[in-house]
Amino acid sequence: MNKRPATLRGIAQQLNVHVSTVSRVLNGTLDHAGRAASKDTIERIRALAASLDYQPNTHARTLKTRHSREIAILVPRLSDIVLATVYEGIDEAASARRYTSFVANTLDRPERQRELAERALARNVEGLIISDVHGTPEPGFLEELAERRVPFVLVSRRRAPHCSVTSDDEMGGRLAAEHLFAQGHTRVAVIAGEPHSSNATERTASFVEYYRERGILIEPERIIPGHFDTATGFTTGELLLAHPQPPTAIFAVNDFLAIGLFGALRNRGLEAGRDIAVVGYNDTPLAAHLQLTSISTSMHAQGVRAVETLLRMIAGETVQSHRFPASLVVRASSGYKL
Amino acid sequence: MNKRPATLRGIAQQLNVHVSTVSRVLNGTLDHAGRAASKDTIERIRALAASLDYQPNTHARTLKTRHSREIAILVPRLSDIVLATVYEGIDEAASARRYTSFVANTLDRPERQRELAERALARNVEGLIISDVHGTPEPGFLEELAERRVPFVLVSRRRAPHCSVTSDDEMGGRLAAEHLFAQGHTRVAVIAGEPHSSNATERTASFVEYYRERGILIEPERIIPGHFDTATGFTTGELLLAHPQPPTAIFAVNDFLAIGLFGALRNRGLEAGRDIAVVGYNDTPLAAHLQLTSISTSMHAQGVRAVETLLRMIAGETVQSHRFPASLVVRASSGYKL
DNA sequence: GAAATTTACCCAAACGTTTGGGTAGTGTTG
DNA sequence: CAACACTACCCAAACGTTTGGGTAAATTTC
Repeated sequence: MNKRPATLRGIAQQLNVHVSTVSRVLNGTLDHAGRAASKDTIERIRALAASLDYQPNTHARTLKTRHSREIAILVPRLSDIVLATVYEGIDEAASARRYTSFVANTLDRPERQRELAERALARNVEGLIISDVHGTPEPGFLEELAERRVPFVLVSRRRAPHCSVTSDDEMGGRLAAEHLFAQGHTRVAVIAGEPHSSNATERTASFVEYYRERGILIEPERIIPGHFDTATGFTTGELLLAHPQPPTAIFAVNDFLAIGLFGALRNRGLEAGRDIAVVGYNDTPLAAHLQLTSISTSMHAQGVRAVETLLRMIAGETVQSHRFPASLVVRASSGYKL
Repeated sequence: MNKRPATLRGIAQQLNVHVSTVSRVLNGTLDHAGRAASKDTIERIRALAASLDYQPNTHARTLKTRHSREIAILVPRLSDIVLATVYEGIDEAASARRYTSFVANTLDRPERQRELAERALARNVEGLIISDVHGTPEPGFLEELAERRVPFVLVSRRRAPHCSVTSDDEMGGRLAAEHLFAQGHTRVAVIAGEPHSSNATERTASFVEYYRERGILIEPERIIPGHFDTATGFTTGELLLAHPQPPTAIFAVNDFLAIGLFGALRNRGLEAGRDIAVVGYNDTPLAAHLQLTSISTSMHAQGVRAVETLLRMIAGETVQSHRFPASLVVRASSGYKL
């Protein structure tokens, strides 16, 4: 980066006009009534700016206007394909509105969440999109943010009074249950995911509830929480299958859990769809090619919507939470019928 | 965001000292010889700053110092777990050095790459980390950046004279070949990935070369390029398996391709490791649980190293490209011996 | 042709920092 | 006690914008 980039002042000097004139012209601020400059001057300014490849200095502008056009995204980890896909939606929508977004990996650790959020706020971001929401009952960081009137919207997971954009996880859990129940499965198990994550608990709860309504109680030892990764899917699978009366169907609240479970099945010479029914969640691209029945959540759309909502919130409008409907995608893995 | 945050000036006024004094004290700029302020004043300033939770305004600072402590990352897409993992390393390293990083998805499209890079540069980022490098022969954007003396380092893929941090893909391809050859496979195929991506072509080329050195020529119709996703793995697998003399082993230059291939195998009632040998690439977490033999590339470490290299480059040091060695992780999928 | 309005600008302060250069007062040296 | 060096500060300009408020000159209106 050798030479300094063009500035308003530079342009103004070369053209013998005042910097404020240049500013107004270039910002298209025709100032309530076209009192910016003469047609001719406007032309000259525009031409010079273009030829110099003038780019306004974001920092100077932010300093002055107190609008950074930046938003920050807090995510447990980006190597989770679900959040990465949500983030793609966010990035796309933000960038289309000429906002810059930055992500921070919080690793789902509250103290990192706080630290990274503060760092972002110190940068004057206009708002936050937060996906690493924890389901603890006592008030925490989110409540503090709300109190400080920092605009934020939750995505993927939700938490009581705060604005969120999610997929309807209750619906998703119900769809999974409905599907398995319809095939005659009554001895079912759930790989239930992170207990602090609303999406996992809602999926699990509504699945369990569906069965309960039909008089079938899923025993607690068949509902096993854990992380959202393949390793957990594997070990949990091992555990469930070791039961003297193993389940005939398993609902994994996340595709990665299901994939780990596939490993455990293989170890026992079992195959999903032939010897046991398996339903995953999120319908990631992998699911299709592993023949995994899954629940489709609009990940990309959630991201887009979260940005739209946040920007409206920043603009001072009142906004509401949104839940995208979930839908069932049936594939071979749940083909096994009783 | 109700009230304005604390500023240097505010602190200075409350304490009846000059703003420059506060600045020096808070920056620890003991200014060559401790001529900042008296012990007592220093204490008072520090205390007030802490109690007001003073955070320096990044934009003002950047404006003045012309150092933004920001870097931008250009990535084809973040929902690719490989790049997402590299990015985790980047984020971690950058954040540890108090740099802010932001990612942009270029979707592997050159015009987006250019646009997003320019946008980042307009924000005064100090450097770029670029992973969506294209292998076209004619000079392009990278050469232009180099000419403009913008500091940047490539990651994951490389391109001739530019500084890059990669995994040794030639080594990886060789390891895969060595492994399959040792088990007696001579009729082998390659799912070769993106032709414009150096990592794919290098993996493929050195694999082919290993066989060639041993007198075995892999026919062109058994080396099939494509994208890096499961869908491509699936269709390519279908194609390869439909051959009258299907290969006894397949090297997929990416785990996702291998997973797609698994789908094609299943469709034919085949199983990797029993009826055909399969080797993937990158050793993503999925590989372990799908029993997929793969080549481990230090994705996270690449990210970290890329940041270190970039920052040294920014500091004006001369830096060199780095290749991390690849290593073979043997699992069941390649167990099938001739 | 005087008054009112519009046009095409300019002026200056401000946003929150950083930094090279003072300077008054105190302490030390010879 | 003059010369000198510290100490502990202050001063002011600058970074590149934005924006509320001018004001001469040109044009329109009556």
